[in-house]
Amino acid sequence: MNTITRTEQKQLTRQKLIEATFEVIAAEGFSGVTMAKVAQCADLSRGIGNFHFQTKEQLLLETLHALYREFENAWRSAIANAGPAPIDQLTDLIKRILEPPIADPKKVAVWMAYWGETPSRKTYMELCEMHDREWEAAVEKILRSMVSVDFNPHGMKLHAIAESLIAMMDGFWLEYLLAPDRFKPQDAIKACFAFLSSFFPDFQQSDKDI
Amino acid sequence: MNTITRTEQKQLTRQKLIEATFEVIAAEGFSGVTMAKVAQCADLSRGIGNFHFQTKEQLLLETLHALYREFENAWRSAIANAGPAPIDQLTDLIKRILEPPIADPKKVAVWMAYWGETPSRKTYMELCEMHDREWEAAVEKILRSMVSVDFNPHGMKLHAIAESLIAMMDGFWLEYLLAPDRFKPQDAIKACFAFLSSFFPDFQQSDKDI
Amino acid sequence: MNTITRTEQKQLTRQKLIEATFEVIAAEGFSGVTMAKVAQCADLSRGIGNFHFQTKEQLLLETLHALYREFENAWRSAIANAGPAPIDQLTDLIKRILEPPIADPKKVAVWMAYWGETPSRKTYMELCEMHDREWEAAVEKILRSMVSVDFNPHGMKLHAIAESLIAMMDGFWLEYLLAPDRFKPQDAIKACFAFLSSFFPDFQQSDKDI
Amino acid sequence: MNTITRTEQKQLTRQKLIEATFEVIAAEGFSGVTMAKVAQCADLSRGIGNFHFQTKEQLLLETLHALYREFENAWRSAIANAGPAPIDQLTDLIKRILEPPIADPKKVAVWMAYWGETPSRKTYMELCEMHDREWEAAVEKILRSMVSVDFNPHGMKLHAIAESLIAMMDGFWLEYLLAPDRFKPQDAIKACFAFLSSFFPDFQQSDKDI
DNA sequence: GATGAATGAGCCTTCATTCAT
DNA sequence: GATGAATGAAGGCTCATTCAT
Repeated sequence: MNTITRTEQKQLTRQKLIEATFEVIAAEGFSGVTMAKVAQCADLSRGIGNFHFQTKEQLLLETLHALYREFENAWRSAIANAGPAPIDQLTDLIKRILEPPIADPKKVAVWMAYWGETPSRKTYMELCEMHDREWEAAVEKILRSMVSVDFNPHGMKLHAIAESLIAMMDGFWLEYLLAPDRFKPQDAIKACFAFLSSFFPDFQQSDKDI
Repeated sequence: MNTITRTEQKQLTRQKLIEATFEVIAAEGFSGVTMAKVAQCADLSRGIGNFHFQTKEQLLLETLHALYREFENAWRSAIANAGPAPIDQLTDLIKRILEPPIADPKKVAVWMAYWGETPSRKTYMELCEMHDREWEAAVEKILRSMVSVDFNPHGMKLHAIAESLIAMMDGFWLEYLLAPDRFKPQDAIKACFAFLSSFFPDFQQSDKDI
Repeated sequence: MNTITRTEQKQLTRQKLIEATFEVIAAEGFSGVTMAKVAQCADLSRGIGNFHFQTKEQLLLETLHALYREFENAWRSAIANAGPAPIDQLTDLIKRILEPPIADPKKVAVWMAYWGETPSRKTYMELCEMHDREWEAAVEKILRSMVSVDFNPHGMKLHAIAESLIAMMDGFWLEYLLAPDRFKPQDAIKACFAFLSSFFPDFQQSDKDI
Repeated sequence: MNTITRTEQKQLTRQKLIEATFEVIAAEGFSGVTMAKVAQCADLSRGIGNFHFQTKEQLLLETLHALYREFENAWRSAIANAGPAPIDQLTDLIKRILEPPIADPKKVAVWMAYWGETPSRKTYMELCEMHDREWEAAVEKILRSMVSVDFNPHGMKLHAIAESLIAMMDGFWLEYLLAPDRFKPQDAIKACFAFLSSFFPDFQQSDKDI
């Protein structure tokens, strides 16, 4: 019991530091992150960050891990809770990705901050690729269950359609970030449906549901 | 004559520094930029960056300016050279944005690097918004010339469609960055056309042209 | 009985810490000593060093004490066990100092580490002077018993001869440290005898004994 | 001319930093060395040390280099200036090593500080071995020129005698450091001569000269 | 105009020390 | 007594910026 409390406390502190890192990135950008600021934001002392994560880089990496984990949980649960119909799964997935709390200004800002550093950091790149693969596979799997084998409208393979849908959602996040006042989740969702409707006629009808 | 040479020399050095900044960002990310690296990359002396741009921030800002200027030139010339038909203008615009040299791994990496810092820097935000406004207006203008006034398919206004198209193209850039091997300009262009075809029937046919 | 066990336990832990300090100095030099490394080397917990010795400085000082104590025991027992003849005492003393386990690479390294810090630390200096005085007095006492009062060969007083012998032995330790492969205890001992033989003819003969 | 001045200035600053490092080691020991203290001692700004030597370790290493260089110059010039007679060369050599400015409390303290760290630092060890090899060879060469080939008194080879003489001088330095008030250069020199006199009868006479 | 040595603020990191458990 | 998480001071190092040459 004594031991458990200590271990729990440690986990709690780590969690606080990761959340503080998130907040600092959101507020000051990637280049504005300082171990001191993180500690202060977490209401802890100077050395604690290095104590728990050894290096700043490690702390940043674990924060990115946490971000991906949350994102993955979101889409997995959206699919799991949407019922068996693929069209419902896809609909719910899109909504989940493009509405709060996933599409949230702070969160998107942090995503962007990491992505901006990704091409020049191997560790980020690898993490990113790993998660993207799973994410893309999940989307493609739903699409595949909606059509016959030799489906190829607009000369695009299913794979490319999935990629494009993902690109579109990422693009809306970016828009959310760079022009938050012009961005409306409803329109973003509609646009995704419109895109899909040119491949899958069923989506024509679902437009009203939004 | 002597004076002219001096002024030209000055401009040349400034240009070299901006290009070097671009290269360093592409190679090492935004957080990897130092005045020393930029100077070295430009094959110039240490203090030269501050000499010409006063501060690092100023150099970074002017580099972003140059980036936007190039981008704007690209889409303006695409529209200008496409002929009078809106559909041709839009087609060429999309191709211009999603093909080299505009959609280039290095260039996109630099865009991302700036965007990652944008939400936390007012100057970047303002610059970004200003350019985006013009860019969005140009796209919307073309779309508007293609349809009647009360156009409202999928419950989306023309404005939102333009935004969505832009978001889509930005999303493909992002994809280009994070998964360069899976990204194919052809598919990205097709996807944009597919998206537009669900609003503008004319695009159905243009699919073959790509 | 319980109390005794506790006290013993405490002594044991202190001893382990001192030994660990010794090991860490030998392995990483004086500047490489940290409380954490010492604790880890002793297979104990982080805070234990300060718990038993209050400060790092105190732990280092007590380790030096232990080192001197061991050294003193060595030469005292060498003298005590050598029989009554001064020449035998001196012979055994020299051998004891210049052969393992006293002349041991690790041990000498630790001596050097402390000596390197000695001139800038009053506490070490005092400890060092105190022990050296006794050590020098013991050597001088043996020498004195070997000669008549007005002994003054080479213009050197007995006192200076004792000092020189000690310096010589210290010098061999140093050599052991800086050129361990070239150092041979046998030669070092012979050299000491050669030095003494130029003051005390008796040593001429003892050369063969080594 | 302009360039020369700049280069000279740079060399001067480097020199000042090395001397300051020397002073700080002498005053506060190896573990008391701080880049800030060195800079302050040299009357320069904080970052200058790293600017010229990259790392603290590098600065310490170059300081050791300078120390060895000075030492080597001392014994080489002593030999060169002593005339052709080996006994004169050896005599002058010993005097040079055991008298100021070479045998100087500060300088010896710095030597000791480095030696204390030597066993745990490969770079120091290598530097040390390299110089020692030359130093020992020079001493041995003089000794060799004083005797016939099959010289082997006290069962010691010439090589071992040279080593022993060096060990003796090192030991006196150590004594100088740990018991400066008891150390007298005159006695140290006499002791060396006494040691040598037991191998080389010629040294018997030279005792008076000191 | 250009250079690069010098400055000094600020950051990451280490580490002795404390103290709640 | 022992543990190890937490603290906070201090050090090495980087880097934007300045300025004498």
